[in-house]
Amino acid sequence: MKENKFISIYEQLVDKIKRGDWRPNTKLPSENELVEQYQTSRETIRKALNLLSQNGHIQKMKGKGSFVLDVSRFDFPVSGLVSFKEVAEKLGHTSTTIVKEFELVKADQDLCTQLGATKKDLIWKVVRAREIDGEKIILDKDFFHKKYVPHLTKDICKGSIYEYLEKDLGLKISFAKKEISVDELTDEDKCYLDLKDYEHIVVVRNYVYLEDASLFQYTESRHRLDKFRFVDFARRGI
Amino acid sequence: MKENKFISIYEQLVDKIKRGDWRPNTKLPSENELVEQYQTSRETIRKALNLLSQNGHIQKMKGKGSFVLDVSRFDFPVSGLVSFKEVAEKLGHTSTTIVKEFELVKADQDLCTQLGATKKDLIWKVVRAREIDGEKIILDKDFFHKKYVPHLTKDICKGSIYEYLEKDLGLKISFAKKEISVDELTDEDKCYLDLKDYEHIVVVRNYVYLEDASLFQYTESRHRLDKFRFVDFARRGI
DNA sequence: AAGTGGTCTAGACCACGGG
DNA sequence: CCGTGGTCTAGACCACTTC
Repeated sequence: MKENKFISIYEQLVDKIKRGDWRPNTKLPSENELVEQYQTSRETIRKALNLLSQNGHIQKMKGKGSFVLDVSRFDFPVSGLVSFKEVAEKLGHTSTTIVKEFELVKADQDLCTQLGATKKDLIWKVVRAREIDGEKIILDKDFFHKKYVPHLTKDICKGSIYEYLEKDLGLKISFAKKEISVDELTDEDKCYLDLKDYEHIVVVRNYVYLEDASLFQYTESRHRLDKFRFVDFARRGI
Repeated sequence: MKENKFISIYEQLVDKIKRGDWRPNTKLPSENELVEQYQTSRETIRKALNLLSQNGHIQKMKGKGSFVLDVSRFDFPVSGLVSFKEVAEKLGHTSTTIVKEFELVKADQDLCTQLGATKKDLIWKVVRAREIDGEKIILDKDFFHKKYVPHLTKDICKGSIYEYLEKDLGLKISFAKKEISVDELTDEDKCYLDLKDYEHIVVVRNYVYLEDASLFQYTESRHRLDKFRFVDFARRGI
């Protein structure tokens, strides 16, 4: 497995931090020292350090040095989002997926706007309920362009569609837009989920784009109010 | 105003895209051509292009080139979050801020954990209701360490505390952690907001860190369910 | 003055895409 | 094959912090 040098160095540095070789709030070796240690150029070291910084592991300070951040304060994975399902699985709760709908449909008006499709396009529609500790609390509705995903089975949907797309089909996701809002319940929600007597539901709409900037997937993830949690870690950019 | 070369080039390129000199889905000049045009080195051009990519303006494809993305599909500012207040103001709705509480308090147990403070620390507590089109729909609770913000007035709180901290005090924010969840109403919510008959409220908790990685601000932004909206745009990283 | 990270340069080689 | 973006190098100068 060939890997870029700066990524390899980045991973080695993350390891050192995680193992505690470098404690929080202490200073890392200077860039020039790291150049010596890893027998590479300064720009390569800097790429690795920038990765560490972007991912919340260190804080760089001009004139002073790079310092290890106390990640224990960021109680969960320092970047991206954490869905309740992921948290539940990390904490060892049982989690099952029930495929409620699985079919190939023609794009209707709504889907056309969401997916940027035309009326003749064929779209995979997958509706799955997520049950955690015996309660069905998340409803995931996925829509894919068939032209990007020619083959799909119910069995794949029981597992991780995401893994199938990335690992088996080799589709490369380049960016995604997320929208979070709170909507009123639909009949579908009431039918497929255990909702207690809540009248609203948290909706996460996800628009996923491929490397060539084409929109290929629209996902709607509907979470019961009390079980919703979203974490976001952001560094300041320009 | 002295500026880095790669940032200056980045801004010129953004301008060209926004003005339509380069249309969506067309190819940008190659990196080597840009090196010629801007009389600089390739690494500098690459830094500028990476900024464009991170901010969702272009898509780089190995072996092919850099392509202008159709940002009109990302209906709102392509990065970061968009609160209802910001959207409302963009659309020209009236928006006022009412300072409900403004005081210097000793950190209680709850604040100690949220702000990483000790019991002796003095903390600014500011509670503000946001009224949009005549309805009070957002309650912002802000807490700052006094040691970072020695002086604060009610007048500042009526405007933008954020601007005061960054522009006037020169505090440099380096990163922030956000947590979104849905909570039950508190008496405070009921007292300060126009809540119709909703029983829940969307809570955005914001932990803000300075350049030296010290936690200096904790903000709780409480949004009426029907007026909450959060947008997030993310590129894939390592 | 010495050490730190931030920027910039000029040049090299690579992997990928398309003719 | 050539042009593309991705990585890597060695060296330079700057701005900032600390002594």
